[in-house]
Amino acid sequence: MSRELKNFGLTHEQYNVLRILKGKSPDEMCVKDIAGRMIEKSSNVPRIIDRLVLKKLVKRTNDANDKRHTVMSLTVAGLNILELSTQRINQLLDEMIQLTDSSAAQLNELLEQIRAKES
Amino acid sequence: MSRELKNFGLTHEQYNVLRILKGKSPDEMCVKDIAGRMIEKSSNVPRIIDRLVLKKLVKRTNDANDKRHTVMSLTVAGLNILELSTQRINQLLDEMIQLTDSSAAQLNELLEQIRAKES
DNA sequence: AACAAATACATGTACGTACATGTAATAAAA
DNA sequence: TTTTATTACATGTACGTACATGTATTTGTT
Repeated sequence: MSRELKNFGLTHEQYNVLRILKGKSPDEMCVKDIAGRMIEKSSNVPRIIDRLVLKKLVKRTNDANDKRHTVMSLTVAGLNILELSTQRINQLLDEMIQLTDSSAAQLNELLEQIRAKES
Repeated sequence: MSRELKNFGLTHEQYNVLRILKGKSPDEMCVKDIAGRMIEKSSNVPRIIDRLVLKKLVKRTNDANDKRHTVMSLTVAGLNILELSTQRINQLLDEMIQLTDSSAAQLNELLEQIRAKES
């Protein structure tokens, strides 16, 4: 996946943030909202956004209501690149993961057994 | 695991390198030997070793036979810290992963199905 | 209202991965 | 034997995680 995303100039986490933003669009999201929806919780969200803003895939403005907030939304360019890359990623996933439904369920369950032990 | 290793001043990868060195001790190993035995192949081995040498857990000398080589071995301090941390790690793993043998085999098989699809 | 606590970021460090490139030493080829 | 290729490593960049700390800006308390 990382290899494919690189063709779009994205990292895994940047892609993740774009997806999250699209999920809420056209609403704007603040850093905390985004962080809360990330798979791997990260303290790095502001810097990931920095990079997306630099690439003009995300727009960032100040929130008048709460000046601690900074609010983000996808640009048209961001939406476009997200759709192209998502298409490619889904295609890849289809090719790679060909488990039967019951195998997938079983895998999930076993991983869950381990995960449950995490402190 | 990372959390526990931190108590010993080690990262996951540093711990990994110490284990690899112990596996060959008292023989010395060059960077390539170590890299070849790492779980996650990494181009970063020289720098991981740098940090271990700084902490005096690993000794590094030049190889007279092949001057391109640099050869590493555990110091006594390195061996000590490795044994202490390994003891703790094994204890943790025992607590965390309590799958039956057949469940473990099944998990392995399912992950293998996915892994086999990687290009 | 004044002050303390919490919130939302921003930013810094240490260290890791992935990748590209540089360099000395050795091995292979002409 | 001289050139070329390969090897083994060192080093640089971009970016990620984990963690610690700083700083406005709220919010809650007295």
